[in-house]
Amino acid sequence: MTSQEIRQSFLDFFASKGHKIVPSAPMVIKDDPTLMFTNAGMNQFKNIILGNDPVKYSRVADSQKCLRVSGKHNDLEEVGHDTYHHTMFEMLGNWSFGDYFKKEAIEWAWEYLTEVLKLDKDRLYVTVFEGYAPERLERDDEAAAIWAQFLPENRIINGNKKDNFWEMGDTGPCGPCSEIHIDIRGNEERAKIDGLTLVNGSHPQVIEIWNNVFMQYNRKADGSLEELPAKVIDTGMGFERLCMAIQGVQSNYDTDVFTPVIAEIEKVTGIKYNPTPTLPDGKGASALHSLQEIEQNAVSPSFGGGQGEAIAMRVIADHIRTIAFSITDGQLPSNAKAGYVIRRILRRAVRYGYTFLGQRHAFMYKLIGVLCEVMGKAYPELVSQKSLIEKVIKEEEESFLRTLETGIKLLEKSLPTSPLTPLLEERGVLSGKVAFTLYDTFGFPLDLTELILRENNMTVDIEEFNAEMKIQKDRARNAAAVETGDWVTVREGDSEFVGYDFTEADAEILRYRKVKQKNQEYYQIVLSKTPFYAEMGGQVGDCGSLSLNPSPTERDFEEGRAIRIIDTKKENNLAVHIATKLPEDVTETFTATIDVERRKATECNHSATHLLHEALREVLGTHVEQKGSFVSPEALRFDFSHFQKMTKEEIRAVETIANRKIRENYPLQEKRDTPIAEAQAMGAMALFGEKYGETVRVIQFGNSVELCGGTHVSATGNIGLVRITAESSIAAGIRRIEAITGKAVEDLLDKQQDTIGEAKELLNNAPDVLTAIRRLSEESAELKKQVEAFVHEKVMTLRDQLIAGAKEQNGMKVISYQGTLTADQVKTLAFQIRNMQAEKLFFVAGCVADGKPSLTVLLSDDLVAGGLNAVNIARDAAREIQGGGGGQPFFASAGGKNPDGIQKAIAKALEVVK
RNA sequence: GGGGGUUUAGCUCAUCUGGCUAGAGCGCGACACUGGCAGUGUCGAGGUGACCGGUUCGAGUCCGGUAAUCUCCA
Repeated sequence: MTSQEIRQSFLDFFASKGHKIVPSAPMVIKDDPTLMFTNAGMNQFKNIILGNDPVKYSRVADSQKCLRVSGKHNDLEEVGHDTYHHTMFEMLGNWSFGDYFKKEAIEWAWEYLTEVLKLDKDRLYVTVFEGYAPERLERDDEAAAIWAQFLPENRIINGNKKDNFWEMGDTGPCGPCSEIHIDIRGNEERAKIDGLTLVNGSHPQVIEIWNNVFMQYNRKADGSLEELPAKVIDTGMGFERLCMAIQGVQSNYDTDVFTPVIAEIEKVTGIKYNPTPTLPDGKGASALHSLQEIEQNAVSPSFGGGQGEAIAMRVIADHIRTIAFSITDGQLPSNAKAGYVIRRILRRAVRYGYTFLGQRHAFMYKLIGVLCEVMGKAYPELVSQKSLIEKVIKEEEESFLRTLETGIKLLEKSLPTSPLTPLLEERGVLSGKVAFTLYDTFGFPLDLTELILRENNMTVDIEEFNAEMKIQKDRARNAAAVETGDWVTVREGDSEFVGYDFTEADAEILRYRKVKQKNQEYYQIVLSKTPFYAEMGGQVGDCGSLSLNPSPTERDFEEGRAIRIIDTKKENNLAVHIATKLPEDVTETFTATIDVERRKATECNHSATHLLHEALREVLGTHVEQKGSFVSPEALRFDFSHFQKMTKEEIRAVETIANRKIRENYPLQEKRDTPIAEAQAMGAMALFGEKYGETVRVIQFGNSVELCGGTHVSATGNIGLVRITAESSIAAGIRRIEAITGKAVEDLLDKQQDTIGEAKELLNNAPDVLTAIRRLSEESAELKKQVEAFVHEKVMTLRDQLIAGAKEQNGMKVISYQGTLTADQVKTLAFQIRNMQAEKLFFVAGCVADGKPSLTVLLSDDLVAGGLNAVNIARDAAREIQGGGGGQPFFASAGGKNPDGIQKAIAKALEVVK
């Protein structure tokens, strides 16, 4: 069976058991603070499991794209070193929400594996939860009994809490689980070692393929468990591993999911993929873990057939999928959060290519073509965004290669190979602090530092490095610590959003909880009915108040009859109102009112975003697709795919079109609960990387049709005017425009008008302001030059006069000057004199500029050699002007507060030569 | 969200603890040598030292703030 057929057979099987087949959710998660990426098939059903969303279908199955690269599930460092871990993988899963439970789940799993896929029953093992005494949890005998119908007792293995008790997080639904493992070793090896002893033993050919989770408890913040009212079945089967088992190969990378990609890597690098090289000491490749071990064991240092190459190729084949799919899901590599995780994955791949495949130039982008051939059919978005993906990856690769280059330079500078270092052992060890700085500040990976050091017969102080890393981690952890209390339920019920139609509503508090973050403390409140729009789709959340009176006074706020809502956020699809305190009596009925001005300004910006989007496509072409947006009351930001800087003319054209549409005053046509197919037939632009329900909300202004959950003006005329204020690049192939609307444009125009008006006035109402300014600026430059020349000439004349008038005293040429030159001019004068008179020169000058006295002393080098010191002379003399100073032995200056003492000061300085 | 770094000529970067009016290489311009190109030499132009404020006799250098950007941690 091909991988394509296997995927389909799973979906067909569960469809035949009454399951609704749903599409994969995007990998990048946007409204859950606890999770950046989809890391399990259940993520998209989290809200149903938590009870925030109603159950639409009680039986569901799908194939879900998942990413495991951060947080609790982090397989990143394993990927490539073995044959079965991945950063991105597909998870086949079936669910029951309060419908069937353990019996059907287990029976169907067995039926699918043994009857549909016809896997060898003798090769299957299952695990069940053994119980956990401290929490008084008993062994899952129920599951074991059902399994016993199919397998002999000795192949039903007890598993501990770590392996067989599944929890979503510190709190929330959880329960025992039961895993199915398969032994795909050859018969000969199976005869030698019983597969039973290898289960859960990290053997590459005795692996878990399917986990069945039986969610039956809810864990509360105090750690206690309570029984869930509606029990849930949540299963996940690793698609790539399943393909390996069925296609009879020994590695995920030998399945048709990966072979074409690996073949392309061979072509690009000119190196053959050899998954099982023979090591000099006969050790298996899988025994090696760190880059260091691999490097040391490399069969040939010149890329001749070491297992490092095979690992590198697997790393690259795996990571390229992750990066490409993240980009189609709208997550570009960046320097923070989810984008940073993607960047790190890309860099890991580049690093392996650099070290083991000798790739010194960008090469990964060349693999996108073949990836499109392999997966483009199941995921068409990959093909439609091909050139963007390539461009982004190439740019990232090149930027990282530059980082590596500077890192290598820096490292070479800090090598303690200097013969001056007294101890030999100190010369051989690079301080962990230096290695950490390279890593932390310049992004230079530790293993590359080690590699380069090894070439110089040196090592790194790893303990010191780790200590520095720990400090860094602790700091971040403390800063990010959030304490979340349990929800306090005031009354049962569902929350209803009425903000599309109303700006205020009568509301009761359903539940609330306290959240502590650093020194801040605030409350999250869920209301029965709310006009507050919760931050989503780039539109900021509403502010407002919750009050007993419809129009609360300041006293109401002070005395707890009203509270301010400072923000509204969406958490797990639930609108959460944020307030710094709770109302006095939480059981009352309140009037929930939003800040209408703020909302209206936001709506102008949001609707304008749609008009700009349409105008951009008209002006630049239909390759323009939304890549992100941010809408606040003050301004809007819109990111879109486009490959070059927009010209002034293009920006103006976009504004012109958008403003025309504003004047044409298209009314808002809003269609809620439109089936997605119908919306697409209307020409609505759906975005990849967005999760849409089966019915969507369509927002239409004239020809602009978008799927959108945000709030909008009732007709485009309300926007008033839109003006683009900035255009910039945010990543390869992605540009950003920023714009303002309505009153903000008016304010801007007023300001500009005033500025021009004032400028005109200053120019005596010159008819052509620009010409006047240009001429003025030219004149000013010319005058500046002239003044400089003039001053210079004056200084020269002064120089000549002073030299001519120099007095011979004690064998020195003594020159003194008193005047009104500025500090800079005196300095020039002094150095000019020195240029003419380099010997036996004693120069002292006292000036008063801007009412401040200053003193300058300059001595020729021979006098300095003879024991005179300008600093001392200047300091002594400066007492007369109540000041102090300093400089160097041959040139010193001083300043003070008493201009009247300047003459005395000069005299004082001259005493030295007497 | 929290740390660290960077920002100096068109580009890449120097300028040790504040002090001889900011330098180099590449690039650019002119001229010279050469039959042409390549090349070599000489001379030259080019800088609000990111921005704002402070300390100081004196700040690119020290302190505070802002911005952009890189990087690590979460």
